[in-house]
Amino acid sequence: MGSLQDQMNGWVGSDIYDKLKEDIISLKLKPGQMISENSVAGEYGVSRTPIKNAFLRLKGEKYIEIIPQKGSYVTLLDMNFIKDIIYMRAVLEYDMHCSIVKQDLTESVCQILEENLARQSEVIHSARLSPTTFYEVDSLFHLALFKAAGRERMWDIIQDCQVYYARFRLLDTLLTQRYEELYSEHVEIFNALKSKDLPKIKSNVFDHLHGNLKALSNKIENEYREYFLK
Amino acid sequence: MGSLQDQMNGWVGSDIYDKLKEDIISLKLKPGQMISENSVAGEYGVSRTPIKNAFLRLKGEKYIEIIPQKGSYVTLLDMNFIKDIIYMRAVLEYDMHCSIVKQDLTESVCQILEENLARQSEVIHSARLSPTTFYEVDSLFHLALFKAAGRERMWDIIQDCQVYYARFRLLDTLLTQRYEELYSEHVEIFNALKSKDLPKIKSNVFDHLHGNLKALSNKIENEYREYFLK
DNA sequence: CAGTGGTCTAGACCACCGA
DNA sequence: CGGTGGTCTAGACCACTGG
Repeated sequence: MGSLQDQMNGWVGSDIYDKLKEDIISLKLKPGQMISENSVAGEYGVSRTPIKNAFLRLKGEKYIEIIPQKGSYVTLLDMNFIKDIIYMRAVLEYDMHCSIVKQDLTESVCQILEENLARQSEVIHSARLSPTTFYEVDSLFHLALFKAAGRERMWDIIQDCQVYYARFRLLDTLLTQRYEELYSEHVEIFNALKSKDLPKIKSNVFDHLHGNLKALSNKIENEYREYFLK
Repeated sequence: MGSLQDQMNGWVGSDIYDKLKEDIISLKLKPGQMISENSVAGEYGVSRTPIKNAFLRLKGEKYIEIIPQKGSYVTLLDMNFIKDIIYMRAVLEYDMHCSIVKQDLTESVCQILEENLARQSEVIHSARLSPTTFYEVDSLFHLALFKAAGRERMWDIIQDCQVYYARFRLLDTLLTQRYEELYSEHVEIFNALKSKDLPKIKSNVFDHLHGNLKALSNKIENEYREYFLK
């Protein structure tokens, strides 16, 4: 079962990036913990260049914070940012639904959403279920809504600001494993959209995006307090 | 008058980054034009490393596009992105106004906005009027609205997305100098907010943010067509 | 003071692209 | 095929941080 990397120690930069990211998401590297370029370079037996590369990517995605001449640290999650991003997404996503309702839900969009829901269900019940795999299908569902409103570029833009939130989402799915609930919330949103019930869509969208917050709040207040800022 | 760099050819990475960015903004490097790492490295007499660094920064700010194994190119302005960002801002800003109206416009917020409007008027009529100085006061006006709604972090997030929009804004301020119009639109928004007239706020906000688009559309259709995508 | 990241050199080999 | 960017090495010196 050993991969080429295991056998030959043939680490390349993107492997190291993947490994570090995985260790951060899975909390093997704890928020607040320091990681230095030199020590990681030593561990993997490579020069500083590929490590620097990996660190810059992780920094761009807010997984680590690099403080010049001091050190690099796994970032703490910032609840204030997370709340505002979630709210922002809810406002924009609700607006997309309004647009879709105004211009009628086309057959092709309906089909895309239905196929995506089927894939979500499939992923949930498959062996390769993981926070990452579900996250991908989940994202495609929301992207489809922006596309349906003719605003697919807005999704790209949101993705760029999502960096803090993406980390939160992965931690959330890892801890709460609310796949079934998320799936049924998606189904509810889709049904509300089909029936053009805007007030219901609004409450569904806001509940859906704020759901993770509620599901996590207990754990945050207790065992995961140390991973959050303030 | 020669700087140290001129005399000693002591270019460092950030100088090169600044120079390239300036050349792109001032259209010395034309949108669509190719620039290669090796040729730039040769021009400045440095190795590829600092050039690569500068290129990655420019890529992050959407000034250039790097196509692997092919080349790096000055980006064309993408009208679709610009429109979606403007729309996104309008949706979010209108939502902020709704929040403010719901929770009542406090005396302190009112005062901040009034003071800001006074400063806008002052800046417009002062000797130091420039796109940059007006942009700063303008930004503070919009930031104040987000703060009033308790969502100041959302403004930070939006600022992050503005990379797509920065090139457009620079071209815009260069070509249209609509300071007076912008100021009076701000006053109108403030008055509508005070009278809690949501429909009026909505139309004002959308008109205000789409104003630049209209003001520029003629020039885009004609002499600047070549700088835009599609 | 030792350790950190910031920066840079002067090479190297690779995969891919287009003429 | 030559040119491009992708990646990496094995050094180097710097400025800054904190004990």
